[in-house]
Amino acid sequence: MSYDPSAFPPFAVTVDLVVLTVRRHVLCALAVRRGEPPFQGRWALPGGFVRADEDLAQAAARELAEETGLRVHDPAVPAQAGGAHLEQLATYGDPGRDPRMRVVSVAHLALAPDLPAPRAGGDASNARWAQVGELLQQTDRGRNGEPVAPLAFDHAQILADGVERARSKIEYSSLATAFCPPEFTVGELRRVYEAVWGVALDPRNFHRKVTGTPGFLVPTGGTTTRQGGRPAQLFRAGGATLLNPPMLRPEV
Amino acid sequence: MSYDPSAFPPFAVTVDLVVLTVRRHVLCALAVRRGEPPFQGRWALPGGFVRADEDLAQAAARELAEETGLRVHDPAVPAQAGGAHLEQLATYGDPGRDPRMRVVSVAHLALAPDLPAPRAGGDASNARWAQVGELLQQTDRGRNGEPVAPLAFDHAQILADGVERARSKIEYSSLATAFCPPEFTVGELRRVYEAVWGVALDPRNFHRKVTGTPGFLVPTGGTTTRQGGRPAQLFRAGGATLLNPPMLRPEV
DNA sequence: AGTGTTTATCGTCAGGCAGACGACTATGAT
DNA sequence: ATCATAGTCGTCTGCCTGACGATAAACACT
Repeated sequence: MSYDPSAFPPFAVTVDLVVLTVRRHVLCALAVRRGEPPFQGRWALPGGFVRADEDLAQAAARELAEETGLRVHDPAVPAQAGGAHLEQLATYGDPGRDPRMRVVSVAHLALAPDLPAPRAGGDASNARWAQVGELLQQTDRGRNGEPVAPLAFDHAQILADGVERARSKIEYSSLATAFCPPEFTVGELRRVYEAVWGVALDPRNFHRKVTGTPGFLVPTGGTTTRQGGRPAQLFRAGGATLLNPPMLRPEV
Repeated sequence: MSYDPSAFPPFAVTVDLVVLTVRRHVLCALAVRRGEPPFQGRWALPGGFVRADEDLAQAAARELAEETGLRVHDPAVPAQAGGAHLEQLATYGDPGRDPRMRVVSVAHLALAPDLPAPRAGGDASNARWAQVGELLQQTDRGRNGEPVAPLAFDHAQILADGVERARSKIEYSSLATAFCPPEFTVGELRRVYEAVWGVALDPRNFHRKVTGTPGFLVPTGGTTTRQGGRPAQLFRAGGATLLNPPMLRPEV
């Protein structure tokens, strides 16, 4: 209960980012290659120290901009063009999660449309969009023969938590539109759900659901044929943020 | 990106607890009186520093035991008698949220049955169960006349976030049973929902819903009449943790 | 003992929504 | 012209919810 400044152990506080996007119908996460030990040469989630005068959300937004050039979507401005969604995910503070010192990491979840090419401080070869399935597969083996995820530190756990958050949150919110460009078709939105959930959805029932939910989608009047086939209506994200009743995720 | 130990600003890391229970059909939270500045004499959420060798969840469980004597429910043991539910809520790290130094607080949410009497390190007069509605009412006035919640620091925000988490989570999980003693009736469980949501639920539809969801409730064979009226069956919490389809929270 | 009150539990019925799927439309490719 | 692709509109059936009637089993009175 005491705040005696001499009585608390000092911690380093970082923000780590789970940046998700959908590329070629597959859910992908931003990974950066570590340039120094520990885990040198291994892939990790982007992140960095929180500065002394900085809010946690500010630090996350700054790191996101540094790594991707993405601006964060202002929650007060719905359907803002090109912005990413950013929210706090969870905090990881195991002693020993970083072998050098006590680091508490406040993980954030960012959802972005496909547009941007990755850049890690100008060095693109050290950043990439990796398929989430690959990053979470436990293919490597540790020195004791135990399966080891290809991500450094506890970042596989953080990524898994972020993916699970995204999967559950698009059920009951309009968050899936954060994966889409400012204007998109119902089919494009459906393919976002299919990529994030890893299932196939019935196009007719999906269309009925999203167009029948007031405030979810706003037609822009335009059409596009960029997916081939019959031209589709273009929509913007509407003001509604909560989906009630929710979109049901199929079993298994 | 660098972890040079001389290059990061030191933070104090604390855990704060939103401990909720239902007393006399009202949602209550544990509050402790501050014994020192700042906010001396004001009510605050219980909490304390994370120790150097301690996990965040361990620190939260330790603080919970110190303040209430409650043991934490092991998630691997469903329907454990008398244990509290504990989960991480969110992390609050505004510079300036503590006027003396940079403190990052990892808030946790605990749900407990009514049984325990509060105790703050043995001094019961400095801890109490306060109605959530009172704690969140903005009754006081600051020196500029602006409304001020009766809780110190940003604890009103933390409490509001914790209550909202509890309200939404009992919709789609069996978490409401964490507010109940090991054996409880359908009516007692219904009064938990009514207290947390602040609404009245139809006893017949509620009964149909909870008894018709497989794995949610397990009859113990006993009955009780402690609520008056016709004797009610006693149940334990079943193994199911997810409620599908969810319990619907009435509008408004 | 009877009557009223309280709480628990079972049933019924109508409306809404989701899953399954048929049918039709509008484009580009061969 | 024909096919493949994708979008859009309808229909039907089954499940679940909300509203609410009815019955059951206790206690508190008189």
